[in-house]
Amino acid sequence: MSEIDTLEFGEVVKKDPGSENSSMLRGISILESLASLREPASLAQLMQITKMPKASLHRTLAIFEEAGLVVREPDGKTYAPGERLSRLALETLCHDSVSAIRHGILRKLVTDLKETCNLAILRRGELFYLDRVEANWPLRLHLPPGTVLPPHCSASGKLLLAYKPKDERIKLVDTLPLEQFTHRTIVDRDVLLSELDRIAANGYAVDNEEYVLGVSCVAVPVKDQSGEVVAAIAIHAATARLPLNQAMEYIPKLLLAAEQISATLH
Amino acid sequence: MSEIDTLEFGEVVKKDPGSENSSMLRGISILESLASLREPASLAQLMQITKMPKASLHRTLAIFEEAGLVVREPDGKTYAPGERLSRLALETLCHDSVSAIRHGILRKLVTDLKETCNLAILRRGELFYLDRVEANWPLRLHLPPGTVLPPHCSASGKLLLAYKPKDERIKLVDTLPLEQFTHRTIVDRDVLLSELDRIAANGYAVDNEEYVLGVSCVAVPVKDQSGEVVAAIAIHAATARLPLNQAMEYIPKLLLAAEQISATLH
DNA sequence: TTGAAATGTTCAGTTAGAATGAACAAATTC
DNA sequence: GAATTTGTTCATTCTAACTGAACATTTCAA
Repeated sequence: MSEIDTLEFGEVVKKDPGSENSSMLRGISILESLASLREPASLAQLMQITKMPKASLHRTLAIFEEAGLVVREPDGKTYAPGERLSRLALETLCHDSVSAIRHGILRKLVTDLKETCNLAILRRGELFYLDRVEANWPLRLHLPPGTVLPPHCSASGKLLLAYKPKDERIKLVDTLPLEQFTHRTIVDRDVLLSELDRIAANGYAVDNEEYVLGVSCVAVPVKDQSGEVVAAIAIHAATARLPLNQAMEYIPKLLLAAEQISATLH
Repeated sequence: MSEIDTLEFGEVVKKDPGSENSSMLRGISILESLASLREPASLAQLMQITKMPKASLHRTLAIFEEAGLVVREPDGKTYAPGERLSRLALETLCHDSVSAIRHGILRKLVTDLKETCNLAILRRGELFYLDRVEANWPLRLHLPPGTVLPPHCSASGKLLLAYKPKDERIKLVDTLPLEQFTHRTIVDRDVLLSELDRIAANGYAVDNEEYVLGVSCVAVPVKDQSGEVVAAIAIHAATARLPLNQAMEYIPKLLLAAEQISATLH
């Protein structure tokens, strides 16, 4: 069957490993530098922070100034965020209704369970953290929203894989490097596949110190209105404080929160 | 003389009449469109708003998504502002030169009223303090800019909730833990909702020792150019020094300051 | 189920606009 | 007033953005 051959060699391409290059992103990073400094910045300062050549910076700032995104201070030399940027800022913060509600649901869950919870999706074969609410324990795993993790070593990742149609699931798994993080990480393709079968049957997934020793995790599916699994809610904690079997008692509450989040997905 | 002649005919130069062309500005305008909508936007919607060709939009959004500036909803189709944009937004609003004007307005208010005043917005369903000017009383509540508080126990928080559209307001309230801080804290969902109705009708909100015993607070709305409530100004003081009924006499002055801050958003 | 319409994704040839070294100008310091 | 630092302009090169059009996918009605 030629299709299979073709698939086998279907390049994973992955053309841009770390391509942080793009005029737009450079522009944004200038704005970020400007904002992160709390006071107006000179060209020279910006050169240091952004590592961009003087001329490029100068031109870009001129465009931004023309557009009202940045203003020059009366001294004519230092730049600060302009009115247009601050309006964008305000609107961004004020119009977060959907994410606010989801965040609230997570927050409520965390208030109830006293452990960190998060919401993640599968994006291009990686686990992507959409949102996260931390519990007030001193020992924390630092995984802010936007973080990506390999799916094979996290409860959410395995869960989301498990709910893919079988053929797609197998293809996905076969593209995963299955890197070993702890002695418990599943690094064998077939072991992982049968774990996924089990997860799909149970309706929840567990990470038993497979990514970080001492941290375990339980995840449940979030479905959209058509019933398809599109995201995962997970709770995680130091195993010493919250043993896995105890964490699993929280599953009903996790499912309830998942239900509520489903309702936010139109 | 010849120089003058030359100048006289020196073309009005103005090389770029309406040149809003620059990849960077286009990129920014996509972000602006995203932020101005209050719900995640589809490609088609963004095409309408930005008038950009589909392919360009698509590519740009892909770059932004990769960079964390925008995220796709779990549906995989609609886009929303991402974590990185939200951070840029916060830092922009906290930048000295952006906050300078409104800080001045607050300062004048404090000089006039002799009580601490602050400016806050709702972010992710939590009350976020943007700015604050302290009055010179020894007894102070320590709430520096950047602090977040639960909205249900503060005048500003309740006010901002009250001005949300009713359905969203209800959903938000339902995610709030409604933690009890004093015996006056509103911990009942329905009581809170009717309080919010009352606030929306009155145009101001009151915190009658609901967060800290002995401290009360009055808040009024700050509107943006489109008339939408985006922030709140509040005054607060020890009840012993400034009884609530007396604090409420300051409302006209608070409203005046709110008006002035609104004007800076136009 | 099928076909039509709408929406999302990819491709590739073209070109506009970005990058930047280097010269120039202005300000600041000594 | 020379030296140094900082800001501005220019001209060349070439990259990365643009976009029409093909392709893929989803949605919906019949």
